[in-house]
Amino acid sequence: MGNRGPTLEDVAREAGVSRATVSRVVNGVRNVAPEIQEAVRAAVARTGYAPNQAARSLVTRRTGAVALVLSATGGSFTARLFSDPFFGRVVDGVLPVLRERAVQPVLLVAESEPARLQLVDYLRRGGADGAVVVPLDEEDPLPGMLVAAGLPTVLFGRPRPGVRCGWVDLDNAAGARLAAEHLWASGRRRPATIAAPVSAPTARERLDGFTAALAALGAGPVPVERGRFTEESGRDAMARLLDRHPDIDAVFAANDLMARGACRHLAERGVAVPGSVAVVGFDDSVAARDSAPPLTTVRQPVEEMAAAMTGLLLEQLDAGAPGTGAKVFAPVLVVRESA
Amino acid sequence: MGNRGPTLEDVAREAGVSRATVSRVVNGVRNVAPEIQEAVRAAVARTGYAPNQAARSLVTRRTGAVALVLSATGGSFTARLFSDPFFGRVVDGVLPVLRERAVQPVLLVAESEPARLQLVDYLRRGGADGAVVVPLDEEDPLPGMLVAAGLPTVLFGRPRPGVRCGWVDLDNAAGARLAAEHLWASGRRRPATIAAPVSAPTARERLDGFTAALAALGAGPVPVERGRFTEESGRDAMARLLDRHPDIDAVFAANDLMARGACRHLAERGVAVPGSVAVVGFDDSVAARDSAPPLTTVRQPVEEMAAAMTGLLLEQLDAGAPGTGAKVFAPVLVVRESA
DNA sequence: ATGTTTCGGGAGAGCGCTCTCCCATGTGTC
DNA sequence: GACACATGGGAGAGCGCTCTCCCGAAACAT
Repeated sequence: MGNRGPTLEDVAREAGVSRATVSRVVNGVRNVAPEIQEAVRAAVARTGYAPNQAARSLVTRRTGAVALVLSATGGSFTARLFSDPFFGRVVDGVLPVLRERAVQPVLLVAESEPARLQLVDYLRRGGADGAVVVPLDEEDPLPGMLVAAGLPTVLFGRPRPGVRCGWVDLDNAAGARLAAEHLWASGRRRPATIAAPVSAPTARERLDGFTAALAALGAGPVPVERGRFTEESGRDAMARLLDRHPDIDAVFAANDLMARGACRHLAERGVAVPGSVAVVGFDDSVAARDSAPPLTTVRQPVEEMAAAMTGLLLEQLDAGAPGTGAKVFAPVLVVRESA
Repeated sequence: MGNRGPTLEDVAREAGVSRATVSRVVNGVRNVAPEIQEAVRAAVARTGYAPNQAARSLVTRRTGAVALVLSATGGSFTARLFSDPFFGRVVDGVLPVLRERAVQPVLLVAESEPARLQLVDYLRRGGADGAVVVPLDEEDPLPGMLVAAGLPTVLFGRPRPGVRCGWVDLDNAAGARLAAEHLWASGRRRPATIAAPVSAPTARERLDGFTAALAALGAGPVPVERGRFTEESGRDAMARLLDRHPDIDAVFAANDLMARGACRHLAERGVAVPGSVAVVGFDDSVAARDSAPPLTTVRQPVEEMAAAMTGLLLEQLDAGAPGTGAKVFAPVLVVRESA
């Protein structure tokens, strides 16, 4: 706006000192006599001075803001964004870390391709010093775009191959092991699994982790069917599983939605859950709690991961260059009624 | 970051023209020969130039960004923020308007008092050109702070007295009238209402609108009990209502939560809804759809209001000064099962 | 052929700030 | 008393951009 407020010059005149001195007082004070500091502070208050961030950024090359980017390639994004508590948990993890460092958190949503371009442009121009990115789809091009633009970036989840940036992720294999051990401990000896497309690294880890853990426990070969992370595909996979292996007594699905689909199919077939077949999901999404029965599932420590992600970004900013630091987190088993 | 990319100067050298010409091409082109434009564009592409927003803002006094501020004074804010679809609807209304004008939307959350101060500071320094604010509490001090800082501001909901800024709001009286007429039309002749604290202007409008509409229809005096917008208080108010006026056949609550509380109490007392007593809520929040039975309620055209709010802000920005334009919207009755 | 307008493009002055010099004082040492 | 040496604070050079001038050349009118 044209609201040209008072400038350093004005405050300096008011306080009877030089511009440089006011600047020293306003920022980290270095070698300024206490009485002068007082005079300057008084002048600042009197004039209602607020530093011009543009001018400051021009010389410091810093904005003092960090972007929290929520990106998705699918449609009706905001509806999902503001109904899945997952994002709230991310925000809850990110905010305190930023606040503590007096860095302004700025939420950016990229709900479409044009939005994504505009967003990258904004950040390239210097809209924020770095970005903490939560991509909702594995194929989201945004992380790659940001990294290519030279922006310090940290992802929630592993980056696609070729994209060099920081990230945090869940130890998916460990999560699958938790599920396997829980099922085994509760006496299930013929478990199967509903995996997801091989293209998703996350899904492969969960599958491999599950079979490896069961092998270690002494189980035989584990029947596997693939879904596409949707409830419908989980339902279909369950049907195939049951047709081919009528004796299975447990199912581990690579996400909650598919687990829910599996439950639905089991209910349709009149198979008791967890009586005859136990079901374990993954993610602890809303779907898990709302299912019938409520799903036993593997939960990510989202707040912790988000906080760590933010920490990694701040490290990059302190270092003055994009980095590739990463952290892997341990999952937690949430036992509800389905297993 | 220290990523000092190419500057106008570099591009100018590359293209064999002056800084000014490159600037002309990069921004709205004015009087530049087509072949030179082409040369400049090629140079931009070759160098990977991105304008430095700080430098640009320093002279234009514009950032090209608008803040969408979500503010609340209560605790556990983000949990609420990311589970109530209301905010998703606001965002859905705001984004398209901003995108169309190539203005970068920036979401800011103010979940605590320190956060609020930091946010105002950020905006005063020139973090964005203006703010579209969604205060969740009537007593939220943030709008006042922003207006006092001279920032172009538009509120969702009427500002508190003394705060001069733009706003959009729902015609609450009209909404209450919709409820009254619906109840009357369905044969209810002894309606009561659960109002909210007199301090909330919104609530007063709903109460007055309801009683006025009923008076116009020829109804007798309307029993009134007050709640505090919570489910529990709605339940208690319903209990008092029923104790004092056992013959009532309809209840209009000033929000969905209280309506739900009322339903719960009616169920506890074994009173059929809507059989014996019809219940109408207000807001069409999640609570309305999830209630048993699903609530008939008065809905705000949130997306439309958010879009209008954004339009008002852009008008202020075009005018170059904060303004006080406002718009009032007509509510919509959503008939479900409770009335 | 000269004067007048139009149009394209360059020069250069800032925007408000930070930060590196550098100078003017004090303070300590022999 | 002469020297070194902290220490506080001012001067001024940019940071990268926009935008107002201004000038040269081409197009038109006289």
